[in-house]
Amino acid sequence: MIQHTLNSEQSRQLLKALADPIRLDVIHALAQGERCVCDLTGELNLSQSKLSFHLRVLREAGLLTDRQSGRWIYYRLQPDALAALEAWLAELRLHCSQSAAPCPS
Amino acid sequence: MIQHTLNSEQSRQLLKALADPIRLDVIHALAQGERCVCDLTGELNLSQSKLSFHLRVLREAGLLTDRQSGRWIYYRLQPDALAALEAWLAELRLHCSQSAAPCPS
DNA sequence: TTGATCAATCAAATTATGTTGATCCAAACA
DNA sequence: TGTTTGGATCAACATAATTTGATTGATCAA
Repeated sequence: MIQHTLNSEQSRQLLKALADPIRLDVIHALAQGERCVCDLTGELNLSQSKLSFHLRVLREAGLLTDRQSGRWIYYRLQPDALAALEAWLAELRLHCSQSAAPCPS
Repeated sequence: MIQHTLNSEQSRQLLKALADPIRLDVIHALAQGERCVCDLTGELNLSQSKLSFHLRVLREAGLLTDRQSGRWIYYRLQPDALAALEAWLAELRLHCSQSAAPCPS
């Protein structure tokens, strides 16, 4: 996630990854800082494979990064991805208030 | 969409509504300004009921408003909804860089 | 080594979303 | 009025996403 202006497909991927209640719980937990998977299962009361599935969706969308330390894996939010989405949203607002020409046109 | 800080459910609704390729096409079209439904079907090459379905999803999420004039209905983007989502994303970034305490904790 | 633990992955079952074509309603115009 | 047109809605079907439980691979401790 290097660019500053997302294309339609990239933003859709980010939005889709975020648009799920469990993944939003994960996002909110990670918004307070990095967390180990073993802590997240308990904190969010999720089965191991379920959490792993959702972490993968978020990671593949570019919203999370992970690092391994021993047998534990730590996840954290990727602020650049959030910032890119913010910029994409901001662009949409710029010209949207223009009224339509009356139909039939 | 009056508040400035979205709760989890509100942001999920907005994100879910945006996370679809057809609805993103609609959003991009409306980012240039208000449009009549009759124009959108042609512009986006969508069947009437398909477009109507997606417009409803976006409208119910609070992303679009509509107005009727004669038999035509005009849709436009609701910039407040986009701004609210931007603010929600911005908050997530604030504290996310904190490292986790090493496990076992 | 061996056994235990953390986490990813897989296939099968379930659930949620999107599509299609038909029908309905309201506004406009003859 | 009767007819046409723009658009919403509905039910049946098709497709996509999520959940579950089992299995696997890697790391660590005994």
